[in-house]
Amino acid sequence: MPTSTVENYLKQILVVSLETNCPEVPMGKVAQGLCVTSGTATTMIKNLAGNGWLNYYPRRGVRLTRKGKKLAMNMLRRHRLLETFLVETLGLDWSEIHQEAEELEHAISEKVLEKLDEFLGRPRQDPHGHPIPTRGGVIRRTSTQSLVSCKEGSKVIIDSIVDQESDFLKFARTKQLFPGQEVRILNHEKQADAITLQVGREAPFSLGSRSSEKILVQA
Amino acid sequence: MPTSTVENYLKQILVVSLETNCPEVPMGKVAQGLCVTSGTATTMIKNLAGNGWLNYYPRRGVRLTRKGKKLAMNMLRRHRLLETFLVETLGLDWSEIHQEAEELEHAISEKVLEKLDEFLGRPRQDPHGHPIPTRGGVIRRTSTQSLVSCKEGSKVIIDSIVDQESDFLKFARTKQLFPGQEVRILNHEKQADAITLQVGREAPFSLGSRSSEKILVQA
DNA sequence: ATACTTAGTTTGATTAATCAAAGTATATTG
DNA sequence: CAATATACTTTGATTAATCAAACTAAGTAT
Repeated sequence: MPTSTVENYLKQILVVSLETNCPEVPMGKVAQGLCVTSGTATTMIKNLAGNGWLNYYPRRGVRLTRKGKKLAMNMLRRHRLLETFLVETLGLDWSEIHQEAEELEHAISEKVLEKLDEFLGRPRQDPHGHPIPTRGGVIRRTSTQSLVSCKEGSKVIIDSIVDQESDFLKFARTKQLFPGQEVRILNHEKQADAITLQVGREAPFSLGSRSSEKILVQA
Repeated sequence: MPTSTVENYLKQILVVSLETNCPEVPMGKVAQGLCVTSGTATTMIKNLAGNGWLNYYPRRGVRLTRKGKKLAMNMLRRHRLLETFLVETLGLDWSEIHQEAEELEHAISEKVLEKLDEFLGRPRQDPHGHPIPTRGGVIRRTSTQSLVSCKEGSKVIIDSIVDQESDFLKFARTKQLFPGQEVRILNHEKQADAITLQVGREAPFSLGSRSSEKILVQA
């Protein structure tokens, strides 16, 4: 049985590789994402490589093996199903569910997970709009276009919010930025590093590129 | 923050002290209940005593402090609420919920627990018939009378089943022995170490004292 | 190219939890 | 009461995960 530390490392690597659309993940991203020192990450990664969870290319990065990817996908499934349960069933706010799911995902058994999936009606995506991997480890390809790349005057639908930070999510909610919402881009001046948008008939407001990168959209 | 090992030790001590109706618990029960060697238990207990969770009386046993009892009660609350959730909401069989709850109880936060309690309608007892401690750590006094002490010809109501072993619980269910059931004692020969009983209009059957001790009842 | 910066690796130490095996009280029993 | 058995404690070792700090390789800039 992999420990929950192993599960965390593998999930982190998978998430980064999905986000960057590149299977090879640099050590820095691993250490940073898990809030450990780089030395700790190196030691642990060598260990994981020794157990066949991933391939390690010193000073270049890591890449999950098939076995590692399978486990990581399963962790992502757990995480996202739990987040869905916390919001849909127990009524928690989407800004506080990440940490909760982070703990529960290691404790829930496969059996309970399947019952939960059934109970929730086999949802396709979590409250942030992220796709939930199937039991077989298949995941819907997520949008690669963010608000940053939208042209002035266009109308898009929010696909997902790529940030788990409570503060950002609270802000997003007050501005009604959540999956499914239609957004109109009023202004996009590249040089100003700002994009002005409007949701429904609410007052327009602006986002810097740091923030708009986190809002994935579809035309 | 106490580790989940600390939580387990304290909960185990509380459960034994409730079962035996005696606040002092011998080391043997601790080691046995947690499936560790006696040496491990001694080391750990000294540690817990050093942190004020309990008082340790070498070669006599341990007794929870107020602080230790508070945490232990909270763990029991978590465990029993989770067991209730697993049976009532997700439809798992009561014979398989103990191990599941054993893992989840360490991962669930206070906030999620309260939401869960609310969602379940603030249940008073779990599927085994055990009382669920309140948020304040108050627990209903449980029956002290088991089937062993019942007179021939009497009729009793099952209060709870004091065993978490999957096999015994499966057996109990096939015989319809669960909380709330009315049972008639047809025969009770002390010397024979057996008690014959009937549930409803089902065929009568016998239990040895080992088993009947596990069935707590009320007149 | 030489110096500097950044990313990554090594080394040595620490903490929590555990076991096996040896040792020591206490209780039981002939 | 002495011998034995039972319950408990001590000791020495192990494993997983971590850090700080020293070190090294690779890339960047003057």
